Amino acid sequence: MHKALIIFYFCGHYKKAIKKLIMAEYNFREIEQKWQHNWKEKGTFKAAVDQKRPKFYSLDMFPYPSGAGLHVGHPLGYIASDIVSRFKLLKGFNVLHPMGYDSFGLPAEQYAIQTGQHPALTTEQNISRYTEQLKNIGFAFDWDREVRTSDPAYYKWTQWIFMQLFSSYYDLEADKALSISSLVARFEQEGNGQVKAVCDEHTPAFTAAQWKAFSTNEQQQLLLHYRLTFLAETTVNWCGALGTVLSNDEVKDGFSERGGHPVERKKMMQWSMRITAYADRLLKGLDQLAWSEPIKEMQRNWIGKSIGAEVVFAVKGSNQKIQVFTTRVDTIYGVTYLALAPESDLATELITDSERTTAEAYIQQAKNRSERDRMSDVKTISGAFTGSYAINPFNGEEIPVWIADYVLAGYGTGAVMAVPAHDERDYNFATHFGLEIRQVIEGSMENGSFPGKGGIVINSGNLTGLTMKEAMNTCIAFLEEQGIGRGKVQYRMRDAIFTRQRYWGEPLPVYFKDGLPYLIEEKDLPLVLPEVDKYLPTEDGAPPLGRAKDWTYTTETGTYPLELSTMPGWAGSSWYFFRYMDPSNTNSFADKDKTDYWGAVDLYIGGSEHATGHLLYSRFWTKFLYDIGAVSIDEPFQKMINQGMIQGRSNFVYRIKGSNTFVSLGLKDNHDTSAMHVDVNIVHNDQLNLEKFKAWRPDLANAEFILEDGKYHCGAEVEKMSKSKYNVVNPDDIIERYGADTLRLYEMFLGPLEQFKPWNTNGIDGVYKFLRKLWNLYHPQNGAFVVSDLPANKEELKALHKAIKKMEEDMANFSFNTSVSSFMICVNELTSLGCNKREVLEPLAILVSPYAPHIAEELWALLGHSDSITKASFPEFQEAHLVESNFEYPVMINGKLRAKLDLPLTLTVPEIEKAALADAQVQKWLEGKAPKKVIIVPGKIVNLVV
RNA sequence: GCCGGGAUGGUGGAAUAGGUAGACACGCAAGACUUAAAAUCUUGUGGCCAUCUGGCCGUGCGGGUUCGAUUCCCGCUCCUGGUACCA
Repeated sequence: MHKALIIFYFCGHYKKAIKKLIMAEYNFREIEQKWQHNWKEKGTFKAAVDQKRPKFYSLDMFPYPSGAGLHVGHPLGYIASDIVSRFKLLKGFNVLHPMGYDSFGLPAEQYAIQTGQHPALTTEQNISRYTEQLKNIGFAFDWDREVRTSDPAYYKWTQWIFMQLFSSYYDLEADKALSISSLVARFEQEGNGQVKAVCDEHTPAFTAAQWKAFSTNEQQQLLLHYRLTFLAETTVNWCGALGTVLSNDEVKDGFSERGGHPVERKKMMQWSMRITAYADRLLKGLDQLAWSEPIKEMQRNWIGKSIGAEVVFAVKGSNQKIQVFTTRVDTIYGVTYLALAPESDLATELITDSERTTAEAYIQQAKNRSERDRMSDVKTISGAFTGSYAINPFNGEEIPVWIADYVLAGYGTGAVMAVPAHDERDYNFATHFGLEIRQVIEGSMENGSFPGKGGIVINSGNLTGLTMKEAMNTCIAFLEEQGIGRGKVQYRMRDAIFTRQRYWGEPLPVYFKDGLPYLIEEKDLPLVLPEVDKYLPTEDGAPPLGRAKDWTYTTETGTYPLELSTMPGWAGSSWYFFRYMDPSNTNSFADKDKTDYWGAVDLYIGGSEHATGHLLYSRFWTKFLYDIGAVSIDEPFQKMINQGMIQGRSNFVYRIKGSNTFVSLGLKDNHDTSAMHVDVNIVHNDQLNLEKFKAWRPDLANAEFILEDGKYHCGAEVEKMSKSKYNVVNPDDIIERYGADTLRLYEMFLGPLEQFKPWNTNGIDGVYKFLRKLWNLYHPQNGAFVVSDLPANKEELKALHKAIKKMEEDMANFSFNTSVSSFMICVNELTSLGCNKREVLEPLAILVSPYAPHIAEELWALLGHSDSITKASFPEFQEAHLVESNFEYPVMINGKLRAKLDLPLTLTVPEIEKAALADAQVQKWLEGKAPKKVIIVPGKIVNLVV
């Protein structure tokens, strides 16, 4: 080509020559721009309700628009969902495939604190960058449906949902959320004695008369015990450096997930969401979801349901009672001590004078140890005796009460009945302090404690001889009869804290009157985030909204202060999938007709790191919206795929210490070198581009090299993608060099979607070559487009239909990488067959269009179609083209492949056997002996045993 | 500790209702074209042995079931994700 170019250049015809070359070659730049423009102009991916077609809702977890821009890992999931969406379009589905931004969040606010720039501004800039990057990849998104959680038109409805939660309580009889007004009506009728509702632990009982006699303030105070979102004093994770409260899943090992600042436990007045009311439904709902088992398991563990019993122990010589939760009430006769959490008030109260010095010192020591220390130091056993004794209600025995830091204040009742014989921790504790170990389940104690869940109860009064289940039922019946306990279900999951002391979030639609919270009126939504002079807490420690002027709300009775905290990051993302269905509605969060039509998300793709946060909160809000009749589904995401993270692959160069000379990887051990990260963008196939390296930094301009075979080989390591490791790869660079279609194909070709894998561009040339081969199939003669209308022959149709079959199977399994190979095989075969028949090339273009949409559209247009290829139908697979008449049987003798035999598939087993035994190779191996055993699987294998 | 997922050539990976291990691609090597390089094309490429026909070994390690095991079972090792004293 280049030679031709040079000749034309000298002839003065170079302009014409260049034009001809461009026409002839696969020019991805021109093609991709053309079609991206065309899709936008024609609104190709605009979705609308259409009752005549089946719907398919394909959703990606929307990104937080960070300042670093989109890196090569982001599009992985988007490409996969885009392929599925385009495939479903070809299959005749009405596809909803939207994209938007989770645009409230900490980084923009931290940046605002540092620079004084309004977070809205930086967020806007970041979104523009993301949008541009995404558009360059050619996704089939309906951009008209874009949502942004920080847009007042959007968060108006986040606030609205909050108001519905505030106005609801969870009724256990109806097993759903009901309105607070219906609860008030019941209180007026009969008090709360008969009301079975999810409420705070210490909710007092009252009669209808008492209720009516309460002041408004008292009534409001009581209702907070029932509301699904409520204000209460809670122990929270307080991060001083960030100046805010964090949820459990935002804290990692005692440090904030974002920023890595230390986090402490602190009691504060906070808004919470009563997600525990939905614990059981969240658990049960998992069964019907097509999610990966590990993710479901993570949610189950997070919810942490334990079925057991609550037992009340009296304290000897005192009115105090100790309440414990146990899952093994059947082992009650094996209890030899009780253990209390050091934080519990009861522990302090039960200390007797004789033990005061040691016990109080222990409590102090336990409190001083950070949560982190206590967690990491599992091996050390510590505790202190209170001096008090409790009475076992089953046998009246006196048992010592201890304080132990293995008991957590935050779970159950903060008190444990210890059964050393059948619980490992209790066993270790009892052994350490010389406490009694009493076996009550049949079995051997040789290896220490054992749970003995299948064994028979022994040494246990009237429980002796029963199974675990029988004993438990007997115990619970006794406890309930005596009024000293009951069967109880305990959850590990806590209510979710719903406030952050930050600026860049949704304001809560709440004002305070006499210190009690009230909702603002619906007509005043959205409550727009006010302007502030600084994004920092006020002088007296109030959240940034405390700086706003006139942050008040006026009603008929007066003007009141508004809530200063804002909602957490997960608020806006807990319902965005509904907003996409009707993004510009101003009368409701989404029209019911539309949410009914689009229903649940049919395919949700995103990272597994959201397993216990976003995915749980979204399910919770969806169930709530279902309860109040706002939507008709109670599970938002039917099918979910978790794509693996793309890790960075760093490259290294080796500098001889104290010099500016760099040694190639294979020779570095001959010198005293130190490794240095080098920008992966100036390395190709692990070979360093020396010129670019010299230009990379001023101090490297004079760098010298010791090469291997004239090349500099770099070292490599897999690490997280990060700026400081110079291993961040932007999709932009790849698109610039190879085009979006190559990027899309390559990200899929890299390996299974769900697998974690390092990014490398080592194989990218292969898929780029594939696209050029594909293009050349349609341009066989000197780059001119030529397609024949002659009928395709058998081989050509076989090559095509193999690919059709494979793609359909792969689509069902989300195995995108193997589809790319099957396209390669198909194109390779058609190339060697010299096929340019329309009958084959038309379906082929459709086949690859979900993966490489730009080139496919261009070929489709060249084939003479005026409509987008997305309006075409997926080619129908015909088995007939794959039917073979012969099969090459592998003949194995004693399990080893010894010969191959090409035989008609119509042969029967005896015929195959006859043919196999007649074969010269086979006879050589049989050495004249008759086989002992003959195994023949028609169409598969022949195996002879000698 | 507990609960998941995984380990296949120089590299990414393919093949599991048990049936020819290494598809497809990268890399590498040789050749063609070129003054040359790049690009392109052709051929070869798991390891060891052999002059060839070919043989032996081989899917993390050790056993087992089977005519036949990457696939199933038992026991380990290592990597990785989640979770963490949950009573």
